[in-house]
Amino acid sequence: MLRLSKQTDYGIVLLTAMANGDTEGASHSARELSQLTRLPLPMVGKILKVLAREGILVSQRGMHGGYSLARRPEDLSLVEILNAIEGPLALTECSGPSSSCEHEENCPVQVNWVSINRVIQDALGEISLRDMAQPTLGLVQLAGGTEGSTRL
Amino acid sequence: MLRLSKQTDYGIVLLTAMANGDTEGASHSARELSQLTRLPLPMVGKILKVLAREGILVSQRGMHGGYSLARRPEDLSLVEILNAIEGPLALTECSGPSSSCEHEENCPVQVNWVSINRVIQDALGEISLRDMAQPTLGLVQLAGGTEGSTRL
DNA sequence: TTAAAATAGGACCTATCTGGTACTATTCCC
DNA sequence: GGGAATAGTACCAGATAGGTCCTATTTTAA
Repeated sequence: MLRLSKQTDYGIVLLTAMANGDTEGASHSARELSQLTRLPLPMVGKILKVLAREGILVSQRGMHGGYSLARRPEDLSLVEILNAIEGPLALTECSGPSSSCEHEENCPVQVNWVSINRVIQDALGEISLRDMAQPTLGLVQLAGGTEGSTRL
Repeated sequence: MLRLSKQTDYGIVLLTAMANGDTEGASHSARELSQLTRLPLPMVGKILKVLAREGILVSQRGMHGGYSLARRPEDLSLVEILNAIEGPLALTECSGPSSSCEHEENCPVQVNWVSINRVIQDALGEISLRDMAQPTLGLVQLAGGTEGSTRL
């Protein structure tokens, strides 16, 4: 149904929560974020681990440990989060980085899918975590600032 | 992985094949299209049935029957095909037409997802089957013709 | 009237993916 | 050393999707 995985969905909610009311790089434990977002703790832990492994978050173990954003929210785009959690965006098998479709040589639409894929990727690349953390505002700003990169 | 279903993928390939070298509304049997696209016949049949039920194709039973496009390729957009085969585009549970997420009231990102969803929908709405049938060319044309609708 | 060719509409199975949970090891601070 | 936190991995159950097949029904042609 062309839907993001719930992990990605949750991940963005979690990152948004971290970005909001955040004194630059503050540390948040999984437990704290679970309570804040009302998402189940085990899932929160699982997702944060992935984000840390992929370099979106920095983890600190031990007592008073937790996770903090590796970069500022305005420097982190949706497409990077998406890539981290569910891998590269590929609308069709042939439009991603490593394609392996047998029909590819004589497929008339493959070239177009690559283009469409890139457009969506660029669009999501223009949206920062900061934008997502500010309801509506961020996206309205973006409307004026985007020049061509989200167009075909 | 944010991927179209294979049925949608195949469906677009099939429709593209019908649009290509087509004398306005010619009829194509499932068998013929299967041979043309080298996609397995049972799948081709299944997909064509759906497209007919959804009004994308017109079906004609009996000997010399088959399927033909209900509209001209330039009047059929990717988003319509997508809607027909895999239902309404909804990146997250809360961004589609009927949302049912319990956290919705106090979710800061819901509003933004609706916007993002609409942008992608509009972008895919700008691409016609005719565009898809012409490798590269159609999309290049589109680049100049789109004014704002694919932007946030 | 009959046979062939085609769609209509299901049922069905299987494999894969996904959401979600649990357990153990490791690290760090007190 | 003990508590609190992450790291990593294994595991399970349910949902989804890909794919096949079978039985009507319709239409045309011999």
